[in-house]
Amino acid sequence: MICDEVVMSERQSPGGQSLLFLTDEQLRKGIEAMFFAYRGFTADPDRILNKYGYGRAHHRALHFISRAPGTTVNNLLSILGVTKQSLNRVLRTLIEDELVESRVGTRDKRERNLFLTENGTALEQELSDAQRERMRQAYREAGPEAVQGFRTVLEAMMDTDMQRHFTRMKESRHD
Amino acid sequence: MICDEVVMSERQSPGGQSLLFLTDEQLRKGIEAMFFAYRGFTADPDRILNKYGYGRAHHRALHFISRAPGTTVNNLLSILGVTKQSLNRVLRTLIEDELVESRVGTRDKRERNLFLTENGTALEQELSDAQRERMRQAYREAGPEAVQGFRTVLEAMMDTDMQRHFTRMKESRHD
DNA sequence: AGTTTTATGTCAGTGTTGTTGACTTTCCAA
DNA sequence: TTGGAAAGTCAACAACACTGACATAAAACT
Repeated sequence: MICDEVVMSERQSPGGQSLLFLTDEQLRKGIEAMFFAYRGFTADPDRILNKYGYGRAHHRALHFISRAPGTTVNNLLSILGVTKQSLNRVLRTLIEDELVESRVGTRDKRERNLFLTENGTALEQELSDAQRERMRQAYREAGPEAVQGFRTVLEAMMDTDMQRHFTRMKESRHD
Repeated sequence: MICDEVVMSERQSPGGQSLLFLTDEQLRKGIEAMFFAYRGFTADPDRILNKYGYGRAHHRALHFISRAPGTTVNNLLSILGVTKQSLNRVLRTLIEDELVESRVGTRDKRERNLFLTENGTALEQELSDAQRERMRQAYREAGPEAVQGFRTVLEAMMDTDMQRHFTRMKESRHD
């Protein structure tokens, strides 16, 4: 067992609230784990993207358009948390390369609704397959209780406004 | 409870091995959680670094020098996984600004041993305090079992060679 | 002793991705 | 009809990664 030295004191307070006592060392290990894991997490997609001459920003755009087809530029901006100039550069190449289609909004003609084309869907799949495989492998090694805990801690680590985005997408899922 | 919809089927195989059945949707949620959480994870240090005119690369250097005082440039390179030119640019400014001290190696005079100065230690503390506080808060919200699972999944998500670095540091801790 | 390899540092150029600021077009809504 | 929102563009800039070439000192090898 790899993690067996992470021993945390837990104490039951009178109110029934569970308290955690964490050493600096334990927290620093968590920080490093996050750093190394995120690198592993992006390594496979990065290799694929490089093959096609794209970067991580393209991946993010493809991912969230795939997740919410017809989403607007503004919505994408608030999810990705970048400036419109930064997003636009990425979006423009994706549209030029016919991976993304931008349709003028029906209700509000100022808006653009973004969709993946057939090629876009294919690339998104290739990227997603690689990343999901890494995630699946990690989940398998760690076991179901670990996965539950993993997700719980990650959600608590997000900024509050990002939790909102995360929650909103959860509600609109169809599985 | 935020995570209660993450329902995973678990089945006990004849050999006693536990199997996980994960939908694409569940894996994609994990991917997004990772993306949003990493942003939260780096948000606080980024603000502090910006204040002093440094970037994330400086933070990483300070962190790992702090963790392994006297480490060599080569060792830092293999941990950070960047080119020497990239690291050198960062290291040079840190040395110029007297946050890091570079001493010629005693055993092997080709090597440089890196240490934090008083000022370097102070900045590293400030960054670390912010990041640990975020981590502590997330751990508190999630509870002890979740923390255990979090660390387990993260380790499984790392590349194998990075697990080696991670493990080596674990063995040398003193708590 | 002479050669090779290793560790480090540097210069120059390039690419991705982010930023700010200024400006335009379109179009919804009060 | 006027104000503001959504989208897009141009220009300049910065952080941080990359490649490739080259220099120096010291260790290691033959």
